[in-house]
Amino acid sequence: MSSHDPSSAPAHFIRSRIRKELEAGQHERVITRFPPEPNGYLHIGHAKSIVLNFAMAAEFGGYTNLRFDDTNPAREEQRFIDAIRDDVHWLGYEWENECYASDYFETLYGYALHLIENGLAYVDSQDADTIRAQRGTLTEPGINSPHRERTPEENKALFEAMRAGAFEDGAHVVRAKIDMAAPNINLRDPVIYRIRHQEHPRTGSDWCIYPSYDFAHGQSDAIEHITHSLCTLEFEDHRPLYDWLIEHLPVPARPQQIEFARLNLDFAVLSKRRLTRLVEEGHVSGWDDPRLPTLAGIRRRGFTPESIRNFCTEIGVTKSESVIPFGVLERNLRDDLNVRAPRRLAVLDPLKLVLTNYPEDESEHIELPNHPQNPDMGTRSVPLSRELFIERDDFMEDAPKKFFRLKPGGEVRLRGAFIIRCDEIIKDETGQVIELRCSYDPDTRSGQPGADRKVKGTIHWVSAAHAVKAEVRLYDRLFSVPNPGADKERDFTDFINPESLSVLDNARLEPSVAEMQPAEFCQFERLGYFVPDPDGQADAPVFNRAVTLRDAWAKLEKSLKNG
RNA sequence: AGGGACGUCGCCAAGUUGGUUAAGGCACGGGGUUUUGAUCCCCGCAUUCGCAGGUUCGAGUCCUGCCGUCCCUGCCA
Repeated sequence: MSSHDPSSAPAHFIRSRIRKELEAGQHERVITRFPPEPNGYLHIGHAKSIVLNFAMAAEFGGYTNLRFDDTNPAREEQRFIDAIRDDVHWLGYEWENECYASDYFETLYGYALHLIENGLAYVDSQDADTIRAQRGTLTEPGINSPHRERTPEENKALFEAMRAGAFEDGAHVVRAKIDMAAPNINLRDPVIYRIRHQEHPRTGSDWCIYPSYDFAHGQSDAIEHITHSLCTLEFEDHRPLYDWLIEHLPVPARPQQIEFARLNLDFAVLSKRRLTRLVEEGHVSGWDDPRLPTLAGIRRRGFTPESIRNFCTEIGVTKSESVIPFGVLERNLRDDLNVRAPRRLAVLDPLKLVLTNYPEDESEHIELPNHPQNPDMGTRSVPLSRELFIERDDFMEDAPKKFFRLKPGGEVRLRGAFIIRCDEIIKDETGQVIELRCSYDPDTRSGQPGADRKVKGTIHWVSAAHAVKAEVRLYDRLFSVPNPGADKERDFTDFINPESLSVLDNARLEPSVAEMQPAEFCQFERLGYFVPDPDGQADAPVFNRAVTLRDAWAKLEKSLKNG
């Protein structure tokens, strides 16, 4: 596992840029921050940012702060703060300081006053529509506000009155005085303070004016002595403003903003707005629905933090926008779990199978390895008796040539046990196969001289009398199209995959699986990787399939069908 | 007067100041091992870097022009 070894970490432009700066003596160490707004849950796209920020700081001798960008109390909630803290911890990171933009409200207020006193900001008393109209368009310059030339004294008095609560929401704003004709619209006298009579999750009713993102973010970076403020591409246009403010304010440090491309995943939505809608409109069961790309969701689904960190490292960091196939995420989970997950036997869709030459009232215990390649993971004991369940899919009455599993008269190996032959098929009145009567070959038991006899297929099984009944939930992509947000005519919820969740309530597990605890994982052999779901009870376990195994047969079957 | 960015294999992505054979991963195809059609192991997979010109002994790397894609007109972040 070399992914955490910096020397083998993939080169990317931020890493090489920092390396150069360090060599040039511009910094001694790198201090970064992860700055979520607590208005929703973190998703896999945030993981990319978290991994980047923590990796750069750790690699270059510094640390990372967790900073909540809580400048808009209309949208932010304590429960989101709590969830975000849990998610970052779960991903495996410890932040140096837990900060809040709201910790700096007093300082930020002072900075705004500083601009006002120096004639670099003014109070505008026009309404939002008027300000918008005066901003101009993409191709035309804006025009100056009639209040642009208010004196510092006037502005100061007004700003103090704003803070004191003398005005209603929207009556005044503070604007930086930059350039209404700037080609970059962010420089056309951006709003830096607005009135919001709104309870704040942390500062309560201490304030009725709140700084805007642009005014709070860079200054918070400076206060925390952040060296590199890493953010996504859409903030590129804000950098001139970021720099302007740092330059004109008596801040204690000069952080630099560097932008990189956000993560896009196909067959998923990764915007907070859309995720919030899925949750609030009930398309999913909650923020931790296992079909969601939220950290809470994929955690419940069974993804490991290691697999997500590896994924984030593997996809790289660039400025070009890209879409990563969902399968890449899944493969990272497989790669992680293949090495670590103990193997178990479980049957999702049971078909009864009777071993006609096995004694009726007997049973035995077979010692099976927990991992085929790693003997250190030990063994466990699995009961075997005359009546078994096998996977319904593992039997086919009219099987194509390439079907290596059970068919009438055919032979197959029962995993870890012996070779059986299918002698008889029993059907119900509707023609549905309800039971297979087979005979086993005692010579082919593991350890016996005939054990190395080759048969094409090996299938999994479970002893009917000993198996534990369970519910198993299988997941598929939440959307049936690669880019659900791309259609301008149709809402993205129109593309929700109706088969994204399937519940199997009659699965049978080998007894040892019943003891699994939350956050444990295993492989159900030949089926995929599974974790217990918190919905399960001691007497009614529920399992989630995190990801299937690679399935060459499914691929073959598909190409057979398509000719 | 719009501004900012990005375009290297099906998907990601390296390509140090131009130096000669365009990393790597994934996907895909072929072969081997295998009591998971899993894993693992081999082998193959861009005469070409959005396009067109130019500079140069030499260009993915420099210059010019063009084309395509994304972002920006919240008192959101």
